[in-house]
Amino acid sequence: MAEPRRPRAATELKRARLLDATEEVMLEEGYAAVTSRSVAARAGINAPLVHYYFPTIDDLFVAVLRRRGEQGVRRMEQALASPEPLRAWWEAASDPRGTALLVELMAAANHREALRAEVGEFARQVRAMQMERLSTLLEEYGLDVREFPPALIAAAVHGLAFGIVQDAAAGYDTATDEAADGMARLVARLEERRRSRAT
Amino acid sequence: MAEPRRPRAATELKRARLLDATEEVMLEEGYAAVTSRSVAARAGINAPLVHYYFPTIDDLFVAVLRRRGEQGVRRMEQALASPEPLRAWWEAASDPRGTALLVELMAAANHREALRAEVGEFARQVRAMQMERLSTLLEEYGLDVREFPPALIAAAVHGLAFGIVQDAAAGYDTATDEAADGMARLVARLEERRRSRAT
DNA sequence: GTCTATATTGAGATAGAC
DNA sequence: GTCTATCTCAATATAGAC
Repeated sequence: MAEPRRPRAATELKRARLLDATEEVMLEEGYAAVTSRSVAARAGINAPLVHYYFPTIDDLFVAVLRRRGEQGVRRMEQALASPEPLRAWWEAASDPRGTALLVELMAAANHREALRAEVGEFARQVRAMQMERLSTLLEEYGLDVREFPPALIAAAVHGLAFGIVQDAAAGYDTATDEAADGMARLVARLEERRRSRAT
Repeated sequence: MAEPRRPRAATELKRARLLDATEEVMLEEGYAAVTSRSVAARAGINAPLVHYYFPTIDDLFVAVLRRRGEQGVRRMEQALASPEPLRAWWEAASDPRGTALLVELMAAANHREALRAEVGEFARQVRAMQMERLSTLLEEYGLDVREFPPALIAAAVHGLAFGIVQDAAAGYDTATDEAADGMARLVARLEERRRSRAT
């Protein structure tokens, strides 16, 4: 009785290598440089074989996005559940590689429907987790919910981290060190306050 | 005595039309879709003529960036000098079209040296203006400079506006309305406080 | 300044042998 | 699953007539 074919180990490995290669091309040359040829060369396989694993280039982008997105969700879950949630959140949001990929995926998603939908799913999921957590957390940090609604705080943390990391990576030198220092101290003060408020 | 050739009126007009067309293509299809053909078609001229005005596609990008960047600098200058500087700044930073173009230019600039340098110039210039203004403004708003360094405030306003506008434009629905409302109220409270503090 | 024609390069994708 | 060979299309850019 013939069993349904299972992909061989080598197959999954090659798929992963293709995703890695795609991320590298995106980071080094931008999403527009992702072609079956460029990705294949970097993964050490033949160009037409890319289409065997990912029929279209869009499929490849979506696969990259899913893998990253799921990582991001897991990481944010852990951060929000950690002993110092705000600090962990800030660190997770400040990941340079994730931010650089986000720039590319964001730009690409603005003009590719399949990607746009997928980015939206992850963005909503992460934001919902953050706001849910903030609903009890804000008080612990001694912040007034009416003055600082969860949606505002979440957007601020995200936007601040994104801007600082992107400017730093590009070398725009817009006082990113000062801003990062200022945020680190603000986070430290808030964590301190929460600690001293806990029974 | 032969005078140095001056471009005819029609020439400058066509240049401007090409820049407009380029912005449109970037907004609708992304920076990667900017080609001599796509831009020429939208501007109603022949493709090879694009190369007469802008020898390379990079030159075209740089010209678009300069025009937008100079607009942005002027607008920020006016905002910071207005009667309600923080509100005007927030409104300028929340411009949807400017933000959408910034996404494209940022992504493109990460992999094109000529663009990267140019974006950096404008980013530094704007950030310096903001920080200079904040050095006296923060006190007027009743904010402690040590708690909220100018670089942090500037990065926060920028990042917040960018994130909210981008998510809203893409339709990611990450509670952007709530965040925007929260920020509007925060700005209103601060402007109110500044007014009541003024002699 | 504006056009037609074209050189050159590389893209996505598929056919079909192995 | 993996390869070679190839189709088709479109890109940047230039040459050269007008």
